Amino acid sequence: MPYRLNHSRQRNLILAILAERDHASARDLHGVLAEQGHRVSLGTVYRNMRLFCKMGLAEARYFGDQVQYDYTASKGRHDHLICTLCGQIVEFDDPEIGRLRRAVAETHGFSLLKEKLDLYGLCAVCRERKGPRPVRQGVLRPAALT
Amino acid sequence: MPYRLNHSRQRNLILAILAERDHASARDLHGVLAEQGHRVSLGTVYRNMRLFCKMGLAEARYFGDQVQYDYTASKGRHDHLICTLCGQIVEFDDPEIGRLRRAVAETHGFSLLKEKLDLYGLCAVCRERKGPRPVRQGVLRPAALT
DNA sequence: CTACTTGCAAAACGTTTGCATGATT
DNA sequence: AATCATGCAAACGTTTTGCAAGTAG
Repeated sequence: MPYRLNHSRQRNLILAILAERDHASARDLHGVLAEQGHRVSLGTVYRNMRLFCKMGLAEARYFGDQVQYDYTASKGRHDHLICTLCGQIVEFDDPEIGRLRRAVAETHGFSLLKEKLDLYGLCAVCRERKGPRPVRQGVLRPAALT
Repeated sequence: MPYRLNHSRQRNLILAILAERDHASARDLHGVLAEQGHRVSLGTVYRNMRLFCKMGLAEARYFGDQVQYDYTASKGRHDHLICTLCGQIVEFDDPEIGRLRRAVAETHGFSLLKEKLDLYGLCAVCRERKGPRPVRQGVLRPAALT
């Protein structure tokens, strides 16, 4: 069942925003589109993101309790450092950690398919202020970290 | 606001199962309770799990796309190796990985609050069989890994 | 007696889906 | 013309919540 992926106004818009923002939930995308005056239904956002993931353009990840799509088209594998206050996400890749992970998997007889390392904490800015300076809220439900 | 945590039939039952099973979703817990002939409402399970998490007895984690509670009362911090076919979960702790993680966080000016490393793959048994031998299904939605 | 718990059913939330319509090739 | 994409609203599964009744301390 060969599948032909067409172009479409909404599809291009979504990709453009994704490329800029790097990480975004379906709601985020839908919101940005709305702000820009583009009407794209939420369902379409979800459908397209699922397609993009299937094609390797993006990856779905659970940050806290909501799915965020990570635009991977131009990036290699990497992990995340997430500020629990402002929601900032920093990507990093430590080859040494990667090696150790593979070793652990092997030790336990697993063949690795996917790895996910998320570090949660306070970024320098938020810690400095000692108070919340939420840039983007709702990243984590209370239950997720408490 | 000091909070007094009481004993209750349902609360003890949930804890007992959790201690045995180590990892379980709210639904799992509710199901096991039902099998044992104990009527505990799903809402109560959720409410209690939230409390347990808040008290450090358990931890909520997203395995694939569903929340599983990890009973941590008697365990130190650890990571997970998850078989995407049978759902088996192996816990491990590699101090070296832990050290490197802390180093990465520091490099980026983050103060670490919580770390989460999940490795997904095929366990030895499932790989051997080269076919699914699902012990517990529905662990991952197609979208989660594809 | 007061504070904490429960069951129940309703509501909220994020995500998926069916279907008729519209766009792309 | 055939296939693919969209909007909309309904459907779904999971988690939360309001409330009245019950239980522990």
